Amino acid sequence: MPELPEVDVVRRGLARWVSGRTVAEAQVLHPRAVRRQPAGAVDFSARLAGATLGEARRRGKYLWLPIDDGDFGDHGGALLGHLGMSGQLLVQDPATPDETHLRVRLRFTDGGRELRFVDQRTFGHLAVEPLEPVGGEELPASLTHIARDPLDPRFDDAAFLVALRAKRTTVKRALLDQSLISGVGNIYADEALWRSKLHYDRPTDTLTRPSAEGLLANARAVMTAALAVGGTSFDSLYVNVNGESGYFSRSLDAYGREGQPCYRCGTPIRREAWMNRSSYFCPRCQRLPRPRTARQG
DNA sequence: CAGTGGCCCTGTCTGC
DNA sequence: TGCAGACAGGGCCACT
Repeated sequence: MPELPEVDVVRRGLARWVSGRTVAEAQVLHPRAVRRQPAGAVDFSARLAGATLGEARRRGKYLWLPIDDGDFGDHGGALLGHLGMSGQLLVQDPATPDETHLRVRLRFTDGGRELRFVDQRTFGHLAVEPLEPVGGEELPASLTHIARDPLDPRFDDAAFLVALRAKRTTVKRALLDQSLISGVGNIYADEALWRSKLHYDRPTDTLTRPSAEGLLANARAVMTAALAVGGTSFDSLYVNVNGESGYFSRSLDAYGREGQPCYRCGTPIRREAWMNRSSYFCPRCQRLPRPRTARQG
């Protein structure tokens, strides 16, 4: 379940082990892994064969490597990936036996280590897409609606705060809205809300400016701390050490702590069903203001 | 147009 | 022991 910090660890791994190499062959072992490729798996493989992979980039939880594909015109193309819930990108010796859930294999012309996309639940995917100029940089075509993440130096705090408070939705939905802010998943949303003492169903238009500012600061702090931990655990050939990167050994304040005491007040953390998933929160620290008296926040 | 909710997947775990 | 159901959840997409 990689969240943004984990994805950035993967990006660094790709930059170290894969950027600059030329693809000899791209094997698709499961069609679902390339389901976003408009012209299908054969097209995916054809576009990668012979392509040299450029600098590893990331936006939110998406990763991409530019490629020198003349078919895509002036801006070129990119190999785009999303790990979903269970995706891993592994750099493996070609002699290593195939992983059970190996979906895509990239062999390189230098005969060195392969890049393998392994994904048990197949929520992740790879695709080759054209790059498009957006806001002074080039993004894969399907990412143009994805907002910057709060760790991006060019993330616009003021614009985010205005947009957040103008929305007619609830605060956790807004945190997970990738067109508003990217890279915040279910876990970090719950963590940021706990730090901010905000209930997940709090209407965004009842947030005071200070509470909205605090929420953004807390989301950024949670992710920065996680990135620091993930970054230090990465020093092997495993581009993604998903599931073994200290993800669950990391100290979480709310997520996954149902029934355990809140670190602030001791009240048992509660889990509630929310949008076909779960929300963890402290029922005492994170209360909903009474309807129609929301100004008192 | 903005907001809402269903759905895609499969391995693991729990309860009857 | 076996089976059914809950659960994990990011993002797409149909619908209101």
